[in-house]
This record gives sequence, C-alpha cells and structure tokens, in this order.
Amino acid sequence: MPLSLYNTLTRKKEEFQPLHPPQVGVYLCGPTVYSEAHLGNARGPVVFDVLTRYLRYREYRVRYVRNITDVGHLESDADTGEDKMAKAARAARVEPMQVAQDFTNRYRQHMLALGCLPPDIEPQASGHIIEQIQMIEEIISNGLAYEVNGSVYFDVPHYNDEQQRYGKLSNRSIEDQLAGTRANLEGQSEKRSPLDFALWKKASPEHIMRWPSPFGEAPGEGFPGWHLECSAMSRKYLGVLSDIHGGGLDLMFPHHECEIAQSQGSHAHTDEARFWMHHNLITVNGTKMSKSLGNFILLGDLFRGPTGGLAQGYSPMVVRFFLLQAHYRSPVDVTDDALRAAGKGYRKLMNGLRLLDKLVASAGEAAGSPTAADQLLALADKPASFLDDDLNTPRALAALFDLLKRFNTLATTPAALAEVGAAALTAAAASYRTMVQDVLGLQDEPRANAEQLLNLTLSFYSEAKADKAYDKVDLIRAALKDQGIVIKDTKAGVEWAYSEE
RNA sequence: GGUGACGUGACCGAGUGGCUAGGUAGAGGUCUGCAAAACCUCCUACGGCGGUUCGAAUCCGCCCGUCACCUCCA
Repeated sequence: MPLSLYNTLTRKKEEFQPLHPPQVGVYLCGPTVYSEAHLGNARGPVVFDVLTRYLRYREYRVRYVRNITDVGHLESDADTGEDKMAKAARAARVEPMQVAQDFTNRYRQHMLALGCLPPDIEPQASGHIIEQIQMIEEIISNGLAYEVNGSVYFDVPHYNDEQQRYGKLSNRSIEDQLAGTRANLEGQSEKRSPLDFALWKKASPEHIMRWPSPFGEAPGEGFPGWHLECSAMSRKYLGVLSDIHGGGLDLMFPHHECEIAQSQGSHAHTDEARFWMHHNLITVNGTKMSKSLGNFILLGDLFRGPTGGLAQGYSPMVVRFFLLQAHYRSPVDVTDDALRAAGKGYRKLMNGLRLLDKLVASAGEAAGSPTAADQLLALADKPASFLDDDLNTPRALAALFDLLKRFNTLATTPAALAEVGAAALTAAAASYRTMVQDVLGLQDEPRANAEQLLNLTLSFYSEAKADKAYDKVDLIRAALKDQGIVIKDTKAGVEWAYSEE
C-alpha cells in the first residue's frame, strides 16, 4: 500500500512519491531559541520524528533537517528594533548567542528525552547569513524586492501579479489580506504595501544581533527577515525543491506562505517543497498553548510536575504516547485525565513488549496451522497500513492494542499458541516490537528504583542471616556480586558498595 | 470582517454512507492464599433542525457553540 499524506498546498491527501527515490528530503521548522520549549513546541518534532522513522522503515533514505533559529525575530513592532533574543540576553545580562546556545542545549535534551532522533542536519540561522543574503540578491535581481534605507522588502503585490498567487498555501486572496491589514499601517512606512514583508532589516543602534550588510548606500549592518532562514537552509541542504516541509498550523501563514514566495521569487522558482504538512495545535482548556498567552507548560516542568494546572508530572514517553494518540491534524487538549489515561495505555503497551521474548520462546518449534498463522500476521500488518493513511498514529496504536490482546491470549492458552505456530508468532512479535520501538519511537521507561530494590534484597539478606540460612545468604551475595555490588556487614548494620573489581 | 478547523459515549480520541476503532474509568465474571496483570461480558455515542437516500453520526442546507489564522508563535 502506498503512503499518502495530506498536502496543505492541494488540500487533499496525495500519494507520496519522492522526487529522487530512494532519497527523501524533509524539513521541519525548528524553534526560535530565546526561551525554553513548551509542550506545544514538542508536537512538530514528535510528529516529524515518527514521519522520518516511518519513511526509513519503508526503506527510504531520509535527510531530515530541523533548524535552530538563533537570529532573534523581532519582538513586536519592527521599528522598536528589539528582538526576542536580544531582550532575553539583556534580561540575563549575557551575550545573545549564550542565550541561544543555552536554550538550544535544553531543547536538544528535551527532544531526545521525548524519543526524537536527532535530525541529520540541524542548521542555525546565524550560520547561514551569506546564503540568506544571496537569496535576497536573487529576489532583487528578479525584480521582486526593493531596498529602502538599508532594509529590503519583498514586493508581494508585484509577485502576486507577475507569478503565482500569494496566499495559495493558506487560501487567502491578496484583497482579503489588504482588508485585514488596513487598520494597522503605522510603523510600516518603508513598505510599499502592508502585505510586503522584510527580507532584511537595517539594524538600529540598539539592535545587538547584526551582520555586515550589502544593502543600502553606506556600508551598514542588519539582520535577516523572519522567514528567510528556512528558505535558504532548506535550499542549501535539500535542494531547490524538497519532498516535505512542515510545521505547526500557525506557521502556515505568514511564515510558510512567505517561504514559498521567497523560493518562487529567487532563482529557485519552486514552491520549496512538494508536500507542505501542518500539524494542529495543543490547547489548554480549549485555548491554544502559546508563549504570548502565558498558558504554556514547559517541557522540563511537565516532566517533573506538577505545573500549569496539572496535578502531577508525566514522563517524556507518556507525553509522546499522549501526543501520538491523537492524529497530527487534530487539536489536542491537555488535561490530567487525558495524560493519566495515556500513561496507563503506554504502560500496557510496554508490558506487552516485555512479554514477547517469553512468548516466542514458549512457542518452541510448533508448526501451526496456516489459518491461525495468517490471522495473526494480518493483525500484525495493520499498524503499518494505518500509518500509510496520512500517518494515522491513533489507529496504528489501536491496531497494536488489538495485536497485544491476541498476544496476551496466546500467552495463557498453549493450545492456541501451538495453533498459531512459531514462525508466525516470531514474525508478529518482531512486527510489534519494530512498530512500537523503531517507528513510533516508544521506549520502555523503567520505573523501578534500583536502590529501593537493593534495600529490599538487603532486608532479605539480613533475615536469612538472622535465621542462619547461609545457603540463602550466599545466594544473595553471589547474585549481587554479579551486579557489581558487594554486601558489607558492619556493626551498624548491613551496607553495600560498588565492587572495586 | 476575511480564511480555515472543529463539536463523538463518564473522560481522551479514531473513523466510515449500511459492517458497534482503541485507550482510560465503571459494573459483572474467569483466574487467584490475598492482590495485580491478563482474558471474557456489559455500559452502543456521534451539537440542533431540516433535506438527499432503501439506509447518515458519515453527503447537502440552515442554526447554535468552540477554536485557530489574518501581528511573534509549533
């Protein structure tokens, strides 16, 4: 069965075929690292992690690019000249790049904890100023951008007339947008049209993050516009036309719309990517989680808990499972009830994982009947087939629970196990394991506390010793020694230490 | 105002013109020293009103409600 994905550009599901099989180029718009990531920021990476894992499972050779935007986007009004990064740096009295590095480090830790494999390339906007400037020069030479006072703006109306419809991704007409922006024209006097967006901004004196600028009459300094880095870096690492480009629904306009305009307006003359994918947002009490609304739940806090109205912490894998239980194009509301339910479901799936080896072993050499074997194999094939349908992770999980139920039954019914046979069971078990761990990226998180287990063992040790049951005492000593732990009987009681051997 | 999404059982959350997803919670049962796990059974819902259809929760229309984007945002 072919993989189909919903393409925002065409507003329908389309069969996915890479441009240059078996290579697949995937780009995800990454974080702006001026603050710690919240749960909402995690959805894209988790969704795209599953996407890239699944593409690899289907034996494509994936190049997955997820950028770090460390060039501060402007805080609000462009004319104040202050950007997010600079503001955060000023507040902490450190170098802006220090802010960026700090949050980048934390972001990577959190993504790793959530089971997201590191991207193949993680380019930073600040490291691609040259590429961005080049792209601007191309757009200027194509007559689609103009320079004013050292800043460069994209000429949206001209682009719209000359080439493609600006708004084709978000399905807006240029007239509608003009109607919507008429109210807030102030502070945009440099722009010819309120729809125009900045490709390059001249740095005001107080603007900290700045780079030498080729634009304007006197040599000056400036910084790239908000949408340019993704276009430039996608092109550098995935070519003028990549296979898949994605991000949150809220990036569709203006960010992705502008990216398409930039790529069309440059010498690339493409939509930048063939498939544009947008995941839905995470809400709290039905309202979007966002930095500006202040209703966000930071990932670090979420893992530790309690925080932001949640009564407890939830482990990264539970959070991942929680996110995957909803389809990526549906909104997800965060509540304790939902997270707790997800936690139990996750645990169930993991306990299934632990059952598999024993189950396969107990099947022995049983030949089995073709009918029973086929039934099990059909069940085992379902999860992947649901992922083929626009990455339907909730259905894939449902199919895995169905398969797990069958495994559990087989584990307690030897006759049925023999009926299925060793070959089918081994294949189905492998399929379950691959799907859960490698494709959905759900790993078992041991909950047991080793130290507490050790203390329990030591209490048995003490008991055995008091009973002079030296065979048990020796057994416990030997078992712990295998773990590199030695028991020390002291006057104060039983203690332990790691063996120095 | 423009654009788009959505309203499913106690909760979360899939889905399709007819064949009761799945998870969680609840009830009963099997099993069990107790318990847990597991399995079996039950709880059968699709905002409202019309329309199309042999048949709609699924298609169409209207209404009600919620949300998002149009300004930085995953």
